[in-house]
Amino acid sequence: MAKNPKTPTPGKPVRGSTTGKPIMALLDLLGNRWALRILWELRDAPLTFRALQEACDGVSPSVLNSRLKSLKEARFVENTDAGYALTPLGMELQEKFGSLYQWAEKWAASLRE
Amino acid sequence: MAKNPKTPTPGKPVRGSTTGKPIMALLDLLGNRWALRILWELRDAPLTFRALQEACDGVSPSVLNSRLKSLKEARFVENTDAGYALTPLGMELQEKFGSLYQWAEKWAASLRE
DNA sequence: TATAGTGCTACTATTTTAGTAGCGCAAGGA
DNA sequence: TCCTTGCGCTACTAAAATAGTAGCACTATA
Repeated sequence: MAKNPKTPTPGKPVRGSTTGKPIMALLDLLGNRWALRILWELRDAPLTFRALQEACDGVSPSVLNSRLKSLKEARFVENTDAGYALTPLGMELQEKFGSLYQWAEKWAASLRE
Repeated sequence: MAKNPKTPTPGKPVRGSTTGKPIMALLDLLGNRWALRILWELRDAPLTFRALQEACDGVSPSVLNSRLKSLKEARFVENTDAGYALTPLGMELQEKFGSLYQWAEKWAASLRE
């Protein structure tokens, strides 16, 4: 796989942290726009590049491709026959956010109070 | 509080989604650089603006302030006498990521395989 | 041979973030 | 009273990320 020098990687300094601590690499990676959303959209089933682009409301292909590169290098996503899919590792991460949907509804409700 | 028109808010269209679904607003909000990191750095104790800036490895004050505005509007963060602190809502969200530190270590280990 | 769908790359325009300087305020000494 | 210190921030320019659009190369199917 072509290496993307911008992919936050544990063990290497990332934007905003020279320690190389995995958590910093992870937060940096997930803090890129669309990264969380992509994991979210892949939660149920694999999607092709274009289907994923559509699911992400027309995100530009250059950004999508760049993000997918990073997520692939991080081993959260892989390209299968059925399209882009979460790896077991990616599923674990996604599960950390699994209850987020319902929680977001609760959050929205509490903002309306 | 001064309204920041850019703060992703449930019920309103956000970047990349016109549905107003809370999960989309949440992902949009957390997808801004430093948002996740700020919640992370506040996990244990309140921090002053400058302490928080330092904890985030010198993030520029304009960005920090902008992000804090959004997090305050989202009611994840509030400004107390002791400095910026997570609200109960913010703590709940932070807890969703609570096991992330250890998980990130595991992730890093699996990348080294 | 055309048609449609795929995964992208290339390019410019716009927005976001980084980086630095410094203001106005409050508290605490000398 | 006049310094100094630390606070929350604003203002500004430079750099980087993202948006938006066009279209290429490839494959499969008709």
